[in-house]
Amino acid sequence: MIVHVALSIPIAKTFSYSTPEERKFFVKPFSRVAIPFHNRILTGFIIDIEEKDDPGLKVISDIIDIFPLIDGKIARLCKWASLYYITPIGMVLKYALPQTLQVEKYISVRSLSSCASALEGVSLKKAYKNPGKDTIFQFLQEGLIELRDVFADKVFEPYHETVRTKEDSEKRLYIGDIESRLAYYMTCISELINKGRNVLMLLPDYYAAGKFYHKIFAERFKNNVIWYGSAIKTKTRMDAYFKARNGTGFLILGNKSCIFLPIPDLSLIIVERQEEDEYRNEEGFNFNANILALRLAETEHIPIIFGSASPSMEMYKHGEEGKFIVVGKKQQIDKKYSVVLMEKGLAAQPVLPDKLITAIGDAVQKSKNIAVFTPRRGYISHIRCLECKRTFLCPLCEGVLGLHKQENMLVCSICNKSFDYESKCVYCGSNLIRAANVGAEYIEEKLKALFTDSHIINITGETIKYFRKTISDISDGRRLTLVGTQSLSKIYGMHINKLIFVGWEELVRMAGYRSEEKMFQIFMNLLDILTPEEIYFFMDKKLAVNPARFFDLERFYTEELKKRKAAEFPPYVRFFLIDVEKKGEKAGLKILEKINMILEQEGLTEYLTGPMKQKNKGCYRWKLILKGDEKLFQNALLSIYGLSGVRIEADPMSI
DNA sequence: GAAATAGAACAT
DNA sequence: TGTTCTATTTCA
Repeated sequence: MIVHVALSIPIAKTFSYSTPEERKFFVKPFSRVAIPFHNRILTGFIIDIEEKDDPGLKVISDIIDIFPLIDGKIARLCKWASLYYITPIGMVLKYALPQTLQVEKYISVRSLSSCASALEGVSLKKAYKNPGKDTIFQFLQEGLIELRDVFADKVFEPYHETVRTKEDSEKRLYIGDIESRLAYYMTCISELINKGRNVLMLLPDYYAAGKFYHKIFAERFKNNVIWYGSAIKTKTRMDAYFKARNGTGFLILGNKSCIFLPIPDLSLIIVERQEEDEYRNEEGFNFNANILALRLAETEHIPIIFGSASPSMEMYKHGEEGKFIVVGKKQQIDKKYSVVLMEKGLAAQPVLPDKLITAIGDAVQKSKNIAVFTPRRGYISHIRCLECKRTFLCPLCEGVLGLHKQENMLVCSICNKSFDYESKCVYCGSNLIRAANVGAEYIEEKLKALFTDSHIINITGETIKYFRKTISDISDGRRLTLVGTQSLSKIYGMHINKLIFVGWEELVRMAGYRSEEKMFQIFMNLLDILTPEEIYFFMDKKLAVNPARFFDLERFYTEELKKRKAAEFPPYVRFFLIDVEKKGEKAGLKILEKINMILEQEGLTEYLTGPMKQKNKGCYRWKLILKGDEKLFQNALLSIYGLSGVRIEADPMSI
């Protein structure tokens, strides 16, 4: 028997091996096998099986799974993701199983016949050691033992697929504020949980949104709520995995990888704030969990709800085109706000304007909660000399150097190497140097110096996990001043009196073609979660925008979509970034030549922009962009994928 | 992705 | 002609 095996290596082809006759019973599509590969043993997935024999082939080392852990619905999703994201199927499948999965540790043996009685209650892992895997496989095949999953205390067996009909499924886009969203989710979830059906809900993170929802749902549904994802211990994660696999009436919460869970009778998928970039996976293979959620819902006829105060352009477009039923109330902000124009923004001159200090001082005095939004999280991310007019660059890779406050060191933004900082120009020695691009840490420090008896707290992606602890520590009734990035909009359940935007308009420069969309989402989510009474915008005169444009959701989306359509940008077209990195220029040009040849053969050169040449880390780097449908590029990109020093990114964040 | 192998650049 | 670093090939 020949098996064709997909490996998690960047090659889009399978490798063939022969299988020993006695293991034939356990050869199933999508089971994992250990195979000899280039002097080592690798784990791969069986993709195809052939009855014939070929004595020239190497023999597999082991069959790892008793039955495949990838069921039909996940297999279909993985195959699709492999093509949509131009990633070899083996890499996708590897990601679809928990990285820490050791099934045999959590499975126990039950004896069904006297000749296997010695094995009663033994863990599968132990049984594999003694009497050995061969014997266990044989016992299983002959029905002398059965396996039980220790978490759910049920028979461990392949899942039965629930076939759903088209009529069951409905795709909904809920646009509305957090309160109404939560109420809507709650109604939909309880209806199903009470009937013993399972619900999957995707959340943008664990520490803020995750904990908020987990707490609320756990109060209502008790032990039937489980978190599956990162930030928890292996054993808890495995417990969640097996419960999801066997559960009835469960609400499973997770971030990205939960989309690959083998949940039986999955009756609803909810994605909270699907526009968040945290749904994008960047390790192993690149995907966006809400794209996969939508695909799963469509092909398996599972109802899905995308809920948000500010959906992505793509989801909104689906709503407009009738692909979704749009529910909820579209936000129309009816709030007063003040705009303060600054001669120079904080990006150019790191001086907090007087009016900002007054605005904060006033609120502090009246004992109000304040939040200050700023787009960067760090202290200083850019320093330049006023005499020789040069920016501090990394001597090794020419990346921009930023200043880290605690260690007083210059740190390269690209290679992360650090250097001593001596408060003078690294090139001409002048003392006339100026910080630019200051971030939340810098503003926090300045405010702390000004308002010594106020609680000033930094809220960024890194610090948010400690925030809950901090707020409960405060018992003297003093109010809070929060300084942070867009993570501020993750503090669900927090009420702020005064919300101040400092440098919000700089996103125009920072977020590429999505800048306006990002500005809208940050603005809308901050208002949604923090519910401020007063809003201030401190903007650089040269970059200033009129905030009124962002107050009417429908108008904003309609205009933005029109622009995107005219410019042929996502969501009307997809981008594929081809990133070539080589030590030598010659080697790089050779690769570019090859890429060009492949594209020419497929007649795709008209979709190509670039190459744009860059030099960093002492390497040469070229960026090429293909603009079009993935189906056009699949063949070409999969062969380009295999070239050395080439990385392909579907739907890159910034162009 | 990583080991094996081929190639280039430099020193002896 | 050996040594070392870099690029390329190949894996069943």
